[in-house]
Amino acid sequence: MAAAPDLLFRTLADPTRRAIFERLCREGEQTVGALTMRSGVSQPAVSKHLGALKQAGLVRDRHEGRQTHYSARPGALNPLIDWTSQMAGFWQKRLDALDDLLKRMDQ
Amino acid sequence: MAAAPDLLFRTLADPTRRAIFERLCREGEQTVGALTMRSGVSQPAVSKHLGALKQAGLVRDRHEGRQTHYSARPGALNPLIDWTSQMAGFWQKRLDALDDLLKRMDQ
DNA sequence: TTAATTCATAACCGTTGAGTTATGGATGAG
DNA sequence: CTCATCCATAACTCAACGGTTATGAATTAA
Repeated sequence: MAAAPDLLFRTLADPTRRAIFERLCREGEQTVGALTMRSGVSQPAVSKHLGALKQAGLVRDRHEGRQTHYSARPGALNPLIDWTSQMAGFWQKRLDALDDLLKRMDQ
Repeated sequence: MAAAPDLLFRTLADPTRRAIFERLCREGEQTVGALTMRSGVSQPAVSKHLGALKQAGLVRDRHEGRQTHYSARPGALNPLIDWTSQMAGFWQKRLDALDDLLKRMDQ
């Protein structure tokens, strides 16, 4: 089994964490403090979520003085896109096979 | 926040469950017994996973005698595709805005 | 230097969830 | 009818995880 989709799915499964990632995608780079503001959870919780996102390769961090700026890395979503395409592909393949069979029976 | 991606991410986050879904995509309809065979877990565990997949709309079941056949419903992956596209879209949008800004500064 | 701010880590707690065994209902076989 | 098979549900256990408060390291301000 592919390891990349696994970590991505696990990381994005949590709503709070996914919301943080979404904000970074929508609005670009943010400090931990800014993210904590409207996250609904405490600052340590946000830091832990950011750590998880970073480990999954979904965000990068940039230190500037005593602030840490986080930004999304959308390229990290590629394994997810690949996985879904593959699943859809399998489906289509089997549909085509069925189509072939029906056509052959039709003759 | 959209509720559809949430359930999908949560449901697909578990490796065992995702493996079952993958098998159904690859090989088409399967009985619970057949799925249990190579799943590595007990039959009740498989039944629970199938229940979760069904509740997420990822599979459908068809009763035939004392067997239950499950099959994947790849259309259920659409919200996931939409979500990833949206995230990538936000990213692209901000890139474009930056591009515009640079072009205007260039004059 | 002292005080305040920003973030990360540690330690802990409660909940969630994936796994198990046990069991029962429904269907098919003999 | 009786027995075996297939699946789902119940009840339980245990680990993982998301949240909290407490604390400390690093940086900026006074």
